[in-house]
Amino acid sequence: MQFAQIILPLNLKGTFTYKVPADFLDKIEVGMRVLVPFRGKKIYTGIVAELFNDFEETFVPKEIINLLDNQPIVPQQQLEFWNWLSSYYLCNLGEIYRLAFPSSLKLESETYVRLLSERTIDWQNLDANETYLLQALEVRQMLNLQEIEAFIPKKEIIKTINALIDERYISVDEKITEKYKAKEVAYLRINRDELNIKIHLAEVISSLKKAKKQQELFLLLLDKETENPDKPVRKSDIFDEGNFNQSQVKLLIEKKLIQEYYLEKYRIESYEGKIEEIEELTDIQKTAILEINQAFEEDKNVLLHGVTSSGKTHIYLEKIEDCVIAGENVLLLLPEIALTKQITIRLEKKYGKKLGFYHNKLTDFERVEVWKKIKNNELQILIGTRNSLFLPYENLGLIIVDEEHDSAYRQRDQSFFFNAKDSAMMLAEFYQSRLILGSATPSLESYDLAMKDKLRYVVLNERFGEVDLPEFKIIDIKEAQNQKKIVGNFSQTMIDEINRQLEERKQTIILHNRRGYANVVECETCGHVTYCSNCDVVMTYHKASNELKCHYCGHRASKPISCPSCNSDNLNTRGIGVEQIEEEVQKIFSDSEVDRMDVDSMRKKFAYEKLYEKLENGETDILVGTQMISKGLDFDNIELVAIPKADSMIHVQDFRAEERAYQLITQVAGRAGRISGKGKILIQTYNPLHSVFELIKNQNIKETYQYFLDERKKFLYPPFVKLIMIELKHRKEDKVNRASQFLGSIFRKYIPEECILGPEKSPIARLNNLYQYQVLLKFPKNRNYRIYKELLLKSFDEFDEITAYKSVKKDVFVDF
DNA sequence: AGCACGCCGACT
DNA sequence: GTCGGCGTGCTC
Repeated sequence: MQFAQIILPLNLKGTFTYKVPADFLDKIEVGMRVLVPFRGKKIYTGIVAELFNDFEETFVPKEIINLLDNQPIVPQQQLEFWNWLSSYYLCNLGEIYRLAFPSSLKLESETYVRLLSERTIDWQNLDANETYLLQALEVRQMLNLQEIEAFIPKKEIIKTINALIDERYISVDEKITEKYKAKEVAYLRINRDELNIKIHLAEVISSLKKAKKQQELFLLLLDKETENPDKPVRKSDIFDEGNFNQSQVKLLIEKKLIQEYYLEKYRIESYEGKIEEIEELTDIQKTAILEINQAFEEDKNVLLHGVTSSGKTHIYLEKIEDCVIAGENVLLLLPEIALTKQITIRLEKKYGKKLGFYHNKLTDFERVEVWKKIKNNELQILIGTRNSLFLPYENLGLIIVDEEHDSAYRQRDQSFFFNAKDSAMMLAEFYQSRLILGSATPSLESYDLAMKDKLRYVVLNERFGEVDLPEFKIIDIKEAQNQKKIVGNFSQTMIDEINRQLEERKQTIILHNRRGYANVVECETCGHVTYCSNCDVVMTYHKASNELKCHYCGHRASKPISCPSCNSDNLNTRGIGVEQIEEEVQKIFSDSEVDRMDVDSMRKKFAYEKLYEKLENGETDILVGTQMISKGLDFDNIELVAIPKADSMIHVQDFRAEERAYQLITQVAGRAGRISGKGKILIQTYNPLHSVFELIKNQNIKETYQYFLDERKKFLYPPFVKLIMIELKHRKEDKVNRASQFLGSIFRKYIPEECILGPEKSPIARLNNLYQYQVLLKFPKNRNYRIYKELLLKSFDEFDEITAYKSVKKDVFVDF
């Protein structure tokens, strides 16, 4: 095994070939980390992807500098998973590696400068920056670029360093620094090396008779050690008891009677409370379990379609327990970690320290710790967001994807686009483990797979405790307007119903899925509206903070007092946001406590916790909110959900809009009447006959999904075609425009016309100062897909040959 | 991706 | 005249 293919943490195609030095020949394995030089002096941590002997020397490979692991850190299954992701989502392995690893595990060399002693410095001929740098180096012989940035402007650093190198005053080098430091905790113990307790004990104690506190402390330590010889005594625990202080400890250490030592501690506090058993299942749940077991026996994965509050969690807990008993580990994926309290609490109570969390709110060091625990097989269950797909599991037996329809699984954050739900299905395959997708409102794609028995369809169609499902009522706003039975955005019917709830001391949820106070601030005189300076998007008015915000790039501006264009103060707002609904509700139900839950109101620290408590204590009468309120709010006292402007949800230019509206409404509806079964949902609309509202009202799952599937089939959307979107971005509009035209023409050379839509401007033509164009491809879902994908790759290669378009950023969204 | 090399506009 | 802009090319 003379050579190795190495994955580098760079967004570059393919892997790189390095020579394995003789010392590592018998140690190196696929999946280990290595240090390799890349491009001059720079050093990266790479992953061994492949080892082989024969190599046609078309170039001279460099040597691996060092081996960082004694055993593979990336399991074989993960490497297979990476390869699959790379070929399926058309992204580079390097991008995946970057996303998968906490950055502390990917050491990179750092450039630093060092003072050369061979020349005496001629201070007269130096400019100010050069003088600063040399002076600094006389104090601290080595400085890295960041440290230099503190006293030399960024732009001048390179110039200064180059000048000093030319003068042979300094040299530049690369150095690897260990970033991860395990947190260490201090412990105390009797110094048994120095004294033989049995012989000297009396002597020691009497020697301390003038220092009562020290004597006491020594005896306490002795007690603790005798009582529980294997339990280390934490220094902080001694202090916590309040009797002792640092100086007594110090003196005892000086007398060599006790010792202080350090142990590595995991930064993440884990549950230390009592461990509880889970409750008994209902008959319906038991049947579902049997069905799941049957499916698993047949090597089938499961779609668990459980109506809201049917107790999907119970099923999860049961299957998790089965898996743990079998000695295998479990991954529970959640769309977001923050809003899912109850399931985590229950698991914590049952599994205590065997449970781990992994999500984007952890610090990098915390991530490394979870990583290590998984690697050492110290965790039986991991609860995490999409990134936890990449942890180095060894014996994964079960993956559960909760709320599998949730769009958080298909988000595009910093890295490439991938669908965590679909990826989880592949990961399960590589690990030969089981998979359960769970939702009250499964995605159409999953439902379709279930109907074809590619996933076993298991239904829980009854609420826990045989509680009735909520009742839906559609209110025609036009009719209410005609009869003048309307106040603002609220029909009299809705107001009456909310009042009834208030009288009965029940809580009400009002859903309005649009942030801010008003969509647009418009000048009535000249029609001027304020656009974001970075994006082609109108700015939303937020009354609470009295400013305009761009919901895409986060740009903020103060609200204009008069029109910036014609100076008229005849400004008006259009498009109702959740803040305005809250204001209205406040006015109509002036005696009640109204709260709002949206991204903006939840930004403050503990805002969520505070609101949660208010709701739990029944202080909040009416909760107004965006889609956020559909998640994790399980309170017994909520009976009414009101949706005053439901139309806004279906009038979105997106083929998933109706599906999402259905899911959102059904999910919010699930908050109502969880215990009493008297849940009621009021939906106000101008289109009471719209199919989506009809379907929601009828609550016929089969009919609903059939309708959606028919629509998708009619307009050629997933799951009937493979959808791939290519987005091109550049600072200059004409450049992206030309690039996208060119890409379109290449596609048309190889791919049938009917599969190609565009190129055209993206719905948001400019985002963060980048102009965006997109091409949409609809490929058949049969065996031909492979051929089409080949043609797509060929087209990309041809496109990439044009160097002028290299600066155009190309993003590929497969199954977006 | 990042980093160096190389050719054109706004400044001492 | 230079400095620094970013277009282009390359990395085992």
